[in-house]
Amino acid sequence: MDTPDRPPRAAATAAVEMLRPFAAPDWGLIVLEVSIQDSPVFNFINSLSPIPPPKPSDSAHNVQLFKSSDLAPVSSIFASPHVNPAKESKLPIREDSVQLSRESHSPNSVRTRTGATSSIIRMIRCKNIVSENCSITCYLNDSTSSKASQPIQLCGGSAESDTNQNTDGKKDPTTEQDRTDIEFVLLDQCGPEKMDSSQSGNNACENQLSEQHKDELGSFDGGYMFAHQPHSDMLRLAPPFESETQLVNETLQTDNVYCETLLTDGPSGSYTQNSAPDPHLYWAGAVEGCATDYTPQMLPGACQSQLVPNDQINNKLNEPSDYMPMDHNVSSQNLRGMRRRCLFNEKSGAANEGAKNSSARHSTNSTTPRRKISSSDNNLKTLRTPPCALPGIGLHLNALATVPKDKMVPHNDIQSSLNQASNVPSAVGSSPPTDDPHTINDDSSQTAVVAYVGESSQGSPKKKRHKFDNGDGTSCKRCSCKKSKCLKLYCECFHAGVFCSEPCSCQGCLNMPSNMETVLSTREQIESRNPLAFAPKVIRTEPGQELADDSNKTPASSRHKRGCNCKKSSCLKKYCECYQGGVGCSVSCRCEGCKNAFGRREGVALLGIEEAKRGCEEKDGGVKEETTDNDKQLVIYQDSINLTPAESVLATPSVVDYRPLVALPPLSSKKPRSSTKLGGYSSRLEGHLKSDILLSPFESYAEMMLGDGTSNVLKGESSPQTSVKVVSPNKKRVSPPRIGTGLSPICKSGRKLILKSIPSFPSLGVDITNEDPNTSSLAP
DNA sequence: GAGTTTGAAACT
DNA sequence: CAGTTTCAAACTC
Repeated sequence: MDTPDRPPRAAATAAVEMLRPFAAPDWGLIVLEVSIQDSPVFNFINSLSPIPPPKPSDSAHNVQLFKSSDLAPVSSIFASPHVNPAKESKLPIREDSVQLSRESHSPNSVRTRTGATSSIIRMIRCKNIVSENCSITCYLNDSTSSKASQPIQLCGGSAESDTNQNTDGKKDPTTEQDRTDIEFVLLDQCGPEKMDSSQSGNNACENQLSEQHKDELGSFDGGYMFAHQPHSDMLRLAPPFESETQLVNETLQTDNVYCETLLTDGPSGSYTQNSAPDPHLYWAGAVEGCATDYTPQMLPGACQSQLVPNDQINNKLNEPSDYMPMDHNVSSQNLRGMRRRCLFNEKSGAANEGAKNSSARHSTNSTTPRRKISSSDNNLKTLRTPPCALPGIGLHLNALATVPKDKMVPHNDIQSSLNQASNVPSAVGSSPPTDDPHTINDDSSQTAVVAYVGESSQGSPKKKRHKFDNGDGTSCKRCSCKKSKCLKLYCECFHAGVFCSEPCSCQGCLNMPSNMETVLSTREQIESRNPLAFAPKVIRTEPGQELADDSNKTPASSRHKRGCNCKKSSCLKKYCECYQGGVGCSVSCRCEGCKNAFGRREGVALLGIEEAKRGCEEKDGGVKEETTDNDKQLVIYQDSINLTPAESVLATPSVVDYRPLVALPPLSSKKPRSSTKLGGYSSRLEGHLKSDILLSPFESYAEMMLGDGTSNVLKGESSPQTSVKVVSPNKKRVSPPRIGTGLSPICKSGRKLILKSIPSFPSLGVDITNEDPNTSSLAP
């Protein structure tokens, strides 16, 4: 055992004994001891009456499942060398904890935990993601006591409450009365039986995840962990994914499958929720709320009484103290994260069953000793998760939030669709760099999600177009940096706020989860120099529009953040950021010979004389076009006039937006189009947005990086984008979303999300749209 | 795929 | 702040 310094206590011992039947002879129960000893639950255990031995059937079952031979090396789980010890100490910081009702998390979820106490989940922002990686569930059900089940989740197992069991009517007769169960859900290792095809899919997914996140454990900050409700019977370290199915023993098999990958995959926590799953995001926190979105049914049952082979555990525990904090909190957090991860895997994994390489991957991972993450870039890169591995779950979640209710499909459907998406690299995950790297496209993310959802429900294939663009701007940009180490704005990934991943061809990359601190510090540095450095180069306003379809869309009103400085490209090539972003040049541009198809700078009637002069010069090339453009611009201009002062300001940082809406050239073909990026100013902003809606780690990340004060600027109250007028393709003005609209909750949230997400210019007005109660509630 | 062009980012 | 250098994407072949 690795916890020599902590002599096992009686309770712990009892628990261990209870679990022993499930474990292979050589397995250690260290996990239990480690996790429980100092936890409040420990006291419960002590006070509890003797624990009845596990059911024979279960034990037998488990034993079979968990043959040590079948177990994949789990050492990797805790092995992350990248864990930052310093961060670990920070763990359970309950700052700004957010309480989320379960309902809020999963409005659609069929099942919600009935336990009154359990209904509220407190999300704690913690600096160390490691904590989230694993969850251990320990249920202390004492029927005799008035208390409902007192589950302690040590591992992402099923957290069943008595009520749930009753509901299912699948209670184990033996346990119904006088039930004093301690269900320790430890890292589950699936036995051979469980290794069915579906499982393989999961495994594959898990493997991917593990690889991706091995690095990340230590690096991610801003994760959230659930704290246990002060008055709650339940100490919930893991997100509440209770599903009826989980409760049932029958589900164990499936559950086992579900959890199985956890061990194999390793520590990387399931960044189940939105961004978390996406290795590329800096803000990797998992959002509990998101997790809840998954329907219980969909979720694999909890892994009950699943033990992790000792060696595996030992391996994890044996990890250098730096990486493997023995702290109870830490361990529990880790476990929790794992659980979440399982959840995630479960989802994606199920979908991924047929995924290519899944089997191969799984086998490889399980059979081969865990790869240590080496400092070398190459190794790191190999470990990087392909973007496709975790197709932007966050996005999905986000999308879900934003998707109008009418478009919402049952969780099953959604999940399947999501899974589908995950399966299709092109769809979300592994995609080539976003079409528009410079625009932050929250919408796109939404789009992606929506598309999936829609796909299932509506059959719209649209999303698959942008292979590597998940649309939210969070996908890997596939940079190829050589000297910047991906820590400068030169690096698109860095600029976009995402970690480099496999698709990248960068050298000496430091933009990885393992270097989170470096990345953050660098970002801060850059931001200190230029607050808008990470702002999207192009600010786009209307997210929703573009979701529909690219082809007819005129570019949403958007504007280049700073204006280009093109000289030779005439703003007709992607060298021009304006052009690249699918927006016309504005007054703020200093380009020479602007011929931007999206709108020339000189076209602006309002331009100063100098501009006019320059325009004359430029006209040589195409007076004709200009005229056309001007007309168009005029139209737009009028629209902008209608804007409120604030809106106007927001709409055109540079003054007035003259962009010709109609003329947009080949925009449709251009990337930006498909996804409407709300244009947060920066990735941070984006993060805020997401965080607001989903409670994603983004928030924490943003806070982390910027500090509340700093972030506030961007958070800002109003986002120009929001105020920015969106012109529909038809030139119809799109009215900005209003607070209190009659939209369905989801719709609202989506809208709100967008609005909120819209980062405001530092000095710009107030956020018009943040009204959604739900959103607000979610927002920390 | 290698080399060139380009303009932003970084540096001084 | 302006000029220069560095950098990586975009582009060309």
